Amino acid sequence: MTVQAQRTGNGVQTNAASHRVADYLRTAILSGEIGPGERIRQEDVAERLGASRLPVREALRILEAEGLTEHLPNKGARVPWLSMQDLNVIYKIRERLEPLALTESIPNLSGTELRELDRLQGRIEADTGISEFLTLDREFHLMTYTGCQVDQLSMMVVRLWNSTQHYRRAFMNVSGASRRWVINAEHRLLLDAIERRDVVDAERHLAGHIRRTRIELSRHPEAFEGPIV
Amino acid sequence: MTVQAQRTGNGVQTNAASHRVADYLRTAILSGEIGPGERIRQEDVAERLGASRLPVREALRILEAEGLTEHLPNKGARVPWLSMQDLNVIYKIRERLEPLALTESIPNLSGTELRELDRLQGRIEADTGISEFLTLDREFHLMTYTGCQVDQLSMMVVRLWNSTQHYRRAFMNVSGASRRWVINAEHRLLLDAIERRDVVDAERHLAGHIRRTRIELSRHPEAFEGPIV
DNA sequence: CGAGGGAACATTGGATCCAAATTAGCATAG
DNA sequence: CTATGCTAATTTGGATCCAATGTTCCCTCG
Repeated sequence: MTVQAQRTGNGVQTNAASHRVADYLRTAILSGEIGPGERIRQEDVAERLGASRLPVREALRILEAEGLTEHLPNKGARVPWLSMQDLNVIYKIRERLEPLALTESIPNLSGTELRELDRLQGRIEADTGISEFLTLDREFHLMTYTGCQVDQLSMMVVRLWNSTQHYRRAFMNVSGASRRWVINAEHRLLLDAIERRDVVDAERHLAGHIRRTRIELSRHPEAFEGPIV
Repeated sequence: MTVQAQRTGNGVQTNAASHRVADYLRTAILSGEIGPGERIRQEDVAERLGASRLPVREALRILEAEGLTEHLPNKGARVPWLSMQDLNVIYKIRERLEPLALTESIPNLSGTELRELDRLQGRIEADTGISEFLTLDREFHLMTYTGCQVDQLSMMVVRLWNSTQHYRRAFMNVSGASRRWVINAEHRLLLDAIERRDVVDAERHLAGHIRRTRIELSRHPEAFEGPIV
């Protein structure tokens, strides 16, 4: 979790108010509390966090640059709807970027971290609710990138995950629980390659994992119905 | 140039002051006017643009999220130094992302755009100064991605280019003019594949082009000496 | 002469205030 | 009864003001 906390935002530094607000909003969006299409009123946020509107405005600019919100002049910020095509391309990006992150990470993973990964996968296989499954799955994948030293790369990966979070949830709701069997099997293959420190094999498994998820997702257009355009 | 202007920042919308300021600062950084390590005083910028400090602060948050500046609490913003390792990984990212952008772009490139690309490459081959060469080279590559419909992807590509801009300049200064021959040859191969709409071949040429540039760049550590740490 | 401390200055962080733009509601005309 | 135009309220955009933090320069003491 610390990994996420560190990397979700902008990297290393600062506890300035803007970033605290940004973290708050990010969490709210990722948890689904604020869904696509929903508007974000500056004063609401300011009031809830006991701050003035200024840090909120800065935070919104940050989230906008991260792609988590969109900004309409004089109309305010809101969480954008992604089209199926958008989603598809985001997964294609992940398909190329995450294997790289993994390759950069694997050599630096400690034995402790490998055991932790194994333990996490064990928890994923336990019979939990959808919500927890998604959380753990996310945690698992991001943890495989823990060894990646370059902030810029980790940041991009996390942001890609962030922008798809809402649709993962929607997708899991319509797709059957059988998906989880497939995912678990693929995770085990991936984990095995990581533990052998076989970067080529790990990359291949990961790319396949993401690709198959993307294809599966594109079969459920009802999962991300946008607004009535 | 319109392509850049549209995509350099955050995508489509808005001419709000924050974004105008962000554009100004971005240009200043990319042109080398503000170099790595240099500090950015809010009031200086505000005064120069005839605005108040508030839009400047928002702009700095945007640039921070883009990775163009770093922010130290109570100390202000500055352009960060990149280590050779950072640069290296950024090029590795480009090596994976840009071929994807190209693949997404090629089917949508019009005949006019293809001719424009050819014309651009012609200008690159003309005997110009280093500065203009870098500008044209950038314009050439970004133009090959014009057909890519997904903002998120184009944005990532442009941001990667942005963060390396200063070091490309420094590198070209130390590397001989002979580099340009190699680059031109590679561009021609790439262009040929694009005109044949052969995405596989185009991807291969592009990935190789970037990879070779990265390796060449890593041979010149003196090109990006950071601050005395 | 050098090191440490303190005061004045400079710069960033945050809050409040005012202006501009959009939205919603209401009244009126067709 | 519906549609259109006007007015009022809400909300964002921008500027100024004040507080907190950091920095610099000078003075004093060892």
